[in-house]
Amino acid sequence: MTSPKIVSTLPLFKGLSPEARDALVQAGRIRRIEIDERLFSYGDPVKNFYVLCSGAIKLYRQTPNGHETTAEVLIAGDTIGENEIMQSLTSYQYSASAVKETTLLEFPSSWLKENSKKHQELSLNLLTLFARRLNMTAIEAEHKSTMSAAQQVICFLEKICVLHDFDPRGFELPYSKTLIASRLGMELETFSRTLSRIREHGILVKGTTVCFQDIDAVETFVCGDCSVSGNCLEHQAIKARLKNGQSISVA
Amino acid sequence: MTSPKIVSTLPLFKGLSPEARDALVQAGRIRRIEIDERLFSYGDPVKNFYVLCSGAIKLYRQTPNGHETTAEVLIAGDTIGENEIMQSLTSYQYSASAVKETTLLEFPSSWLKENSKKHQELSLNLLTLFARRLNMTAIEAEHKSTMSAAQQVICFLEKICVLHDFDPRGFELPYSKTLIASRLGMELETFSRTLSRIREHGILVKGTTVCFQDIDAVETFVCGDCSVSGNCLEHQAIKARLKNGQSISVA
DNA sequence: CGACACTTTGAAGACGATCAACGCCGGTGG
DNA sequence: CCACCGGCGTTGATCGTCTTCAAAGTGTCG
Repeated sequence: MTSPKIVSTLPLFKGLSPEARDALVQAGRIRRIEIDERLFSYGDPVKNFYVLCSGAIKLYRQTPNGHETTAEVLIAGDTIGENEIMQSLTSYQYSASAVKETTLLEFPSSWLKENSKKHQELSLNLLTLFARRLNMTAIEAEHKSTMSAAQQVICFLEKICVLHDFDPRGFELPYSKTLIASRLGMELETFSRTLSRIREHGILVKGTTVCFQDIDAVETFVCGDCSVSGNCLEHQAIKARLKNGQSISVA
Repeated sequence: MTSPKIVSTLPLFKGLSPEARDALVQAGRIRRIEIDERLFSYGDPVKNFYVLCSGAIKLYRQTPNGHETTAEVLIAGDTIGENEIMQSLTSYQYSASAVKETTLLEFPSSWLKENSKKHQELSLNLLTLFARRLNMTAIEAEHKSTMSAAQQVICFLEKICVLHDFDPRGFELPYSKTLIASRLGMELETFSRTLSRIREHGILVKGTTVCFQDIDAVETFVCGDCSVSGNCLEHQAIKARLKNGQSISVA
């Protein structure tokens, strides 16, 4: 079986020769998951490491009081389980379910541990990946304290747009509003109301269609309460795309 | 000059022979910082990697609107700059100031990058460290969405208590309330009011003295809204200490 | 003693959560 | 073909919590 084409573009394997990469990927098997199917549950023993090839997986947890919160929605190219494995944890820290029909590469967890010892490049790539993710998580946490719901929603829409390489002048939300609200840590009602109210700040949302109409209005509304102004990659990317009549993708 | 004793206990150097470790540490110089002195500012070029030997450093940022938020307060054993260096960022993502008189080891940033390539153990230790930190950050972010201010404050007090190895039956806050409030992403007034109100939930705070009086009351108040109940190490640790009449430290 | 930083307390206001009702749509079954 | 249902989203009203603004209290240090 030939490996999915996505592996050649994965940052995880950057710096490895195509041969070494293929040899590594050999150890994995392709797995397909239906929508709403669960990959594993919170507390399950950590058996595998996954690389997402297509579709989307949500990571979530629930509190004893019944509240469910979505930590992240992963898409093609993202990986699952590396965190637990690298910490030598024995159980998964989240539940994982498919949000769409999904294919992924499945490796035994020992595979990751051993090969990150064997291949210098792999462990350095992991390190970069963790560092970047840590940064993003920290920034989002900060936003939860310093930004209003509307500002957070806008940030998220920008992120979605860039991550999926959508056209900022009009695109469809890739997930249900319920899921997005949960991902943002707010109630569906709040999210819904917010979507209509950000029209005044340059973003038009109608149904599941989003359209960045006035990026300058967005900027004045959001950036005053964001401490990473110069570095908010997503926002800059969208601005650039709108200026250049679209479609310069971000590194 | 002999290396500070703390380096022998650093998780960062775990698995390295004492000789290799000492050789590595040779490249660093000891630096002392006065209270309120700034180590670097947001946006400064990333010149150094630091290991904290004593004291405390706060990492913070401010929004264009003037709001300042503290991302973390680092203490002995913590490290600074690894995140930027491992992402090959050229400027610091936070400002860093001393909260107490502080000593640290200063390395050129290239030192970390090169040695994490040279020493397998070092990069694996970094990987573990990042993974763990990512987890903690994610959990705190989740708490910001699912927990009330009171619950968050309690979690933080527990964390402080365990991290500094204080006696849960009575200890002094190691930082000013202003700093802690900022670290928790809430207003000083909210924090102050909250401290008096958590008395009803088993924690007595008077001035800067904190005392865990009824850990079961704390548990019923907090754990219903925490999704990591089984894994909330700090809480378990405090419970254990109170049960065993104090002083079993956590791994 | 007075200045200043830090903290507490009070009152008002804003914002998001919660509860409840309704609209919309696709699917199922009679 | 229509009736009914259930999932999803919207809208309205109310409530609690946190922020904000203001003022006063506490402590330390010259």
